Amino acid sequence: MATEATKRPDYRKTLNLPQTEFPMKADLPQREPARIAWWAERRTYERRLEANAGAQPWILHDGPPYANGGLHMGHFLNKVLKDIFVKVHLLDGLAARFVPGWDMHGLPIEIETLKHLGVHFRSVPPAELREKCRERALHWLGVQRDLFMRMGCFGLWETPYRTIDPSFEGTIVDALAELAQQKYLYKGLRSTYWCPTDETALAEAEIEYRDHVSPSVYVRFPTDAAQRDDLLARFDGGAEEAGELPLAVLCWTTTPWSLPGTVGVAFNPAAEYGLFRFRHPGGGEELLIFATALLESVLALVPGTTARTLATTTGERLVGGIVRHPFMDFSVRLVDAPYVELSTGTGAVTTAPGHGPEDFDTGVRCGLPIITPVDESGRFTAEAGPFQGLHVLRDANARIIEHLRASGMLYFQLDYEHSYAHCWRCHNPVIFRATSQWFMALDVNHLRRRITDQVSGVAWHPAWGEERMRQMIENHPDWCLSRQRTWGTPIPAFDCGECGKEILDARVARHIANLFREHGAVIWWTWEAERLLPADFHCPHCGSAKLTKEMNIVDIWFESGVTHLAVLGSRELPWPADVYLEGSDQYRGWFRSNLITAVAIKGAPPYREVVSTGWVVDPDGRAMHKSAGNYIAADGAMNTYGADVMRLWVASVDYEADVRVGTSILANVGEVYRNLRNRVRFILGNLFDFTPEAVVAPGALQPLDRLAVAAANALADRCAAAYREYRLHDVYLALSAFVNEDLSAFYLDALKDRLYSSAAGSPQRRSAQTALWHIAKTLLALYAPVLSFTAEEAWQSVPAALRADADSVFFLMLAQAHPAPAEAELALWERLKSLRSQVKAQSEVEGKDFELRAVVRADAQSMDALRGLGDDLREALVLSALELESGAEGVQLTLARADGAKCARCWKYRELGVDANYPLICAPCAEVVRSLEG
RNA sequence: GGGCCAUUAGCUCAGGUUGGUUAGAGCGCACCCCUGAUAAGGGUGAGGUCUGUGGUUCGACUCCACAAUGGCCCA
Repeated sequence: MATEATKRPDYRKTLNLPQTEFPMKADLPQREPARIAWWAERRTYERRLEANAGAQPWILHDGPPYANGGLHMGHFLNKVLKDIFVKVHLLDGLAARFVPGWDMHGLPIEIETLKHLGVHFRSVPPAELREKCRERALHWLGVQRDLFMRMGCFGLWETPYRTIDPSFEGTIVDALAELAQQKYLYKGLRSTYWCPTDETALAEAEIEYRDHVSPSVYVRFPTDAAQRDDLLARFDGGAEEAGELPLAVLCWTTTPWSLPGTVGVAFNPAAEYGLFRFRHPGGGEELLIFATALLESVLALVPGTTARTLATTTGERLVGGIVRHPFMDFSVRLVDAPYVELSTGTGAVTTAPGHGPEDFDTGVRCGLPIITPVDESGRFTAEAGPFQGLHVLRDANARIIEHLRASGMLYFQLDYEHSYAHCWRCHNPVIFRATSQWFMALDVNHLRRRITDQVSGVAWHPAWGEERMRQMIENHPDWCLSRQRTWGTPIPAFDCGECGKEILDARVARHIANLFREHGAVIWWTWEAERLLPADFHCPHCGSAKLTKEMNIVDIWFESGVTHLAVLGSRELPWPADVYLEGSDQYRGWFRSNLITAVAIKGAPPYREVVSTGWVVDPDGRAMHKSAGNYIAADGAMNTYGADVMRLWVASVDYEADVRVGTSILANVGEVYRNLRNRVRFILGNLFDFTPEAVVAPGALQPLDRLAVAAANALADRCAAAYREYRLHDVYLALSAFVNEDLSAFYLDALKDRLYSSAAGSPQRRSAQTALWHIAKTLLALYAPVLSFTAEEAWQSVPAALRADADSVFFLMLAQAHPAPAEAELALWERLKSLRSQVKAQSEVEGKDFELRAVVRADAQSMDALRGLGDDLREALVLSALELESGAEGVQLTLARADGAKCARCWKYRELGVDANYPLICAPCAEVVRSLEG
């Protein structure tokens, strides 16, 4: 049956409908890897760098990731943010050279390697262990580099900086030389975190706190007759009631193993202490001294115990007293310490200067002997008397408690759960030991003040970073630089065999730095001291030539702390860097270490700006942990969603605060991605027959197209400014709003009639295409830093003749040169969008778009602008007809049914059949069709 | 335990430099339209005690204090 419809000519074929190779479906996980190879083959990044070579450099100095594992979402956020800003400045025409780096020495790699080898580190020759560590670190570097490239990150991946390179090791030692020359380095006894498992001193940064159950003990520190009389005299009265009962100070500690090193008992000087006459359930009696405030809690330990307060005194008055050690053969002094709390225990705290930083400080201040009867492996030395050989974290507590109980010195014991310092790598509890270590002093040459003075000269994003950093510097103790391990860079220090003094000489250090550059730092282990030293060098203290190497390596935080010296300072990579960008944990880490070494050595900060990012957390805002099951690996996520969706996620969140990520969040971002992709797809589809020759001069553009170009330019300006100020999320919002509200819901919708139904080569269609081509370049340049894969794919789908002068999207300019968009044009654009919204809202009831005509009444102010649009006003509102009339105030819109009938080709309501050969279409369409048929 | 940061619709975020009518957008959701952007596009709508509690004020989501939850750093 032949219906009316089938008899009608199919005018669809006479329209200029969109055509493009750029697919709607992204297939990112499949397509992205090929694009990485494509960029690499064409040296896209390098060539754009070369093109920008004459321009000002813009350097984001890469904070080195640690080369010992796969990458998580935190790495993704970090490196992609860096990449986005590098690309922003690359597209902005600057020489944005990005040299990636890796932190490759250090305990974690050494431990992993040893675990891999299944041996204890003392049993492997150092040179051999170092070689294995090097292999291990290089393995992880390769894994990580491939993943960073998979993320779409641009950088000089073939020539990264590596802290294990001989040249880098030389820089580290040169930095030490410089610091030594300026007298920053000293060797001192220090209460240091010590990991008995790994047998090394640890930096603060290597400590993590975990819940730990310790035996807390209440221990009697007894007195002899003279000590007893002295202490009793420190109380007001009560002595007569004391009778002949034995007297002890009741102390509290959660580390019984520290008792052999305990040489003092600390009291809070301001607190009240009591002399208590205790009567035990068994009937025995004794005198105990401890804080009055804790009497009840002590009594509650043993039911049936009673006590009478005979007298009180202050902590201050007890200071200077002497008691006996509960089992060691020395006496113990009563001292004051402000940190003694009265919330738990007895207010009388055992003080072992060798085993805690506070105890150490108290010991130094009060002149206590500083003893450390514990060796590197955590075992008691002969100094601990009967406990020699016991391991402080294994059997020592139990044996000491047993001994206390047997000797009657133990009052009570219970388990105490608290957070306790653990080693960051082996996760075992750590102890404190007073050991001899190399330090960098922060108060020599007023360094601390000079650093804090410089902090305000840096631009911090977010702004609170400035205060955060200031505090970090102010609260930074002297920097413990030495480590007793193998996988690192040696501290070039020697000990004199004659006078026993340690020597860290700047000239020697520079000499050794040069040897390291030539032979690698391994020679510290394989060469004799004489061969390492300059030929004429003797002990500066006694003139002896008998010098031996010290076997300390430098803290890896110092190594990464001098990356600015190793990497920056050339013509292409000037010092200082423009910006550092890292997670907010780096205020205490890399931001700080670099600041300290830079101000000490160069006298200025190594960065002009610092951007800090939040933490990646799960959808509930909780920290991600492999053990918690909410961990997302970067490669897995990229293989599921594609790197570009993940990159868009980076732009979609407020990265300065903590950012959440999870499957539903990424699915959400995926929707926005499709949106951004399809807008570009539609534009490209309408450029299929556009050529450079067809470009319309700016002055010849139709009014609506001129406004669209102005709007796009305004967007480019806004986004470029936001990008340059690291306001990535503002770019995301502005781009989303523009492609949705300005383009899809307004301009592109309005343009369809002109694009589809005008003659292909007509001036009005070429005008529209010229605007679209401008918008396409604008959008793709703005997309490229974030949606690098998609922008490139889209660019390659642009007709080849159009993109002849740029074989990659990364040769575009972030914001094309253009005159500043006129306020009046932008205002008119907004006015049109608002009128179009009114039409849409009313057309719900009045009728579909082209079924309507409108009367627009405008006041004198608006009239000129609207009249200047000519027929584009009708087009912008997607109506079939429009009249413009003078009105009283503002702009008013009245809709009515359009006259005429629906043109079968362009769908506007027109007079049909003016050309008798084409009864179903309007006159302009008839003309187009006739020319196509002719 | 201390310092800093965050907390606005189911999700991601705006917002208001100096507190003032019905707190916005996108995605998702529901419904409708289109079928010449079509595994697309357009419209309409539902959805929020702006973490909580006090306080300042004529008036606070916006200022102050405290608290809760979470995060980072430190102990």
